[in-house]
Amino acid sequence: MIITDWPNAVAHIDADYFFANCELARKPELRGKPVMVLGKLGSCILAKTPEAKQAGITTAMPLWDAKKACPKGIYIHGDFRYYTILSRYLMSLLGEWSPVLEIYSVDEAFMDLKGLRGLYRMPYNRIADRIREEIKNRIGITVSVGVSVNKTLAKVACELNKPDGTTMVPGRAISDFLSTIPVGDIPGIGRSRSELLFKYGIKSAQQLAETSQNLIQRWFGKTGVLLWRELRGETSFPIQKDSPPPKSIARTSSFDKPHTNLQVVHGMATYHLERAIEALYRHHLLVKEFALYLREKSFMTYGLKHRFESPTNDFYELVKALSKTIKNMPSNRIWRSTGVILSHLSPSCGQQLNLFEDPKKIECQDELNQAKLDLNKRFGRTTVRSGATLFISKKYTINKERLDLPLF
DNA sequence: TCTGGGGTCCTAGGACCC
DNA sequence: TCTGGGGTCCTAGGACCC
Repeated sequence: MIITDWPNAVAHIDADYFFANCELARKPELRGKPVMVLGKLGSCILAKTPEAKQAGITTAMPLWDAKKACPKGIYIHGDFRYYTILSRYLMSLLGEWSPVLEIYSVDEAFMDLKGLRGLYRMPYNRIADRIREEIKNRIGITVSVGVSVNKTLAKVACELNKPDGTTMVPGRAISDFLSTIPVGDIPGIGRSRSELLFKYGIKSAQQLAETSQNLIQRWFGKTGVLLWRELRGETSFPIQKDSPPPKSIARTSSFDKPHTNLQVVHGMATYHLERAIEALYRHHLLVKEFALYLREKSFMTYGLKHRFESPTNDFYELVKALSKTIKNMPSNRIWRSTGVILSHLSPSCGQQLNLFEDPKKIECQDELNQAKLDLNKRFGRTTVRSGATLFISKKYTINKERLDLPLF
């Protein structure tokens, strides 16, 4: 266990009920009301204000249950482009406070505070408060901040005074702090690990921190030991400034209701493939393995795979792979969702050509793909698109705006 | 809590080789 | 024909996160 207060200083900044908070930022008249943001097809709750939480609403609750629990609630279809813009604004403001910032998710970041006391001439807790105030004033949303000696402890601390609060856990306070935290509240300890720990009578985070390393290794392997070290005040997970390129790209969604029409499955999967290719280009990546993702009404899930001979980002090659894969689908099933997953990704610069590929042809394909993406960026995602998506007719989609498709 | 749409990492075990 | 011991690579699936 460490004995000094600030061998390192890490802040975890977490936007409170982010999507719902974004809605309050542009519709202040909704403040104080139970506001909920819904997923793509309005099927479940993605975010809720404290007032909705009080009414018994939980995240991922299906819409019909939510309406029973909170009939007078305000239900809003998620506007994810808007949330992304606010997220970028939030991160850029945080970046002004410290150059060492890790963007952890759309609504969370870690910041290295070490050395900033001298720079700003104020203690860490004051810096945290100032950050919260600035975000509230300039973006109109509230965030909570936890400050401790590493990422895990800062993250756990952040949860304690939500919303709109600062929580400090200096080195000497770690033990007392952890004795008040249930093991299940530690990031990295989910349901199954909690259950195992409970069997051994380990209920608080402090008890876990005092368990022998050998036991931790046996129960949870390498990652468990890294986490255990963080609970003891050491640093296993340094702040990572630059986010690495993705290892897989998935684009999926549920249908408005389960159905059996293969052309619609094909159309939806093609639509998602086009979205996935956009991401592939954005990250300058090539894909070696394509999977058609399918989920039955019963939640039975399939990933039908196709391997490319050499990594590609070519639209037509991917569309062909999808068409081929569709033919291997189990028949006579009722489908609930579909999409695509691109994996085994590699950087597109310095692409290795195999002996049979014509560099000129690849160059032409690339220009064509790029032109398609540029047109769609300027005039809307579906300006140039695969004919297969024509099969997603109005009959199968309830909300045109959500899909962003010109439906007929 | 009968269930969105994304992701990551680790591990066990099979295939294959010398 | 039967049998070692050691190594690597790959994949499926579990557990976890927001």
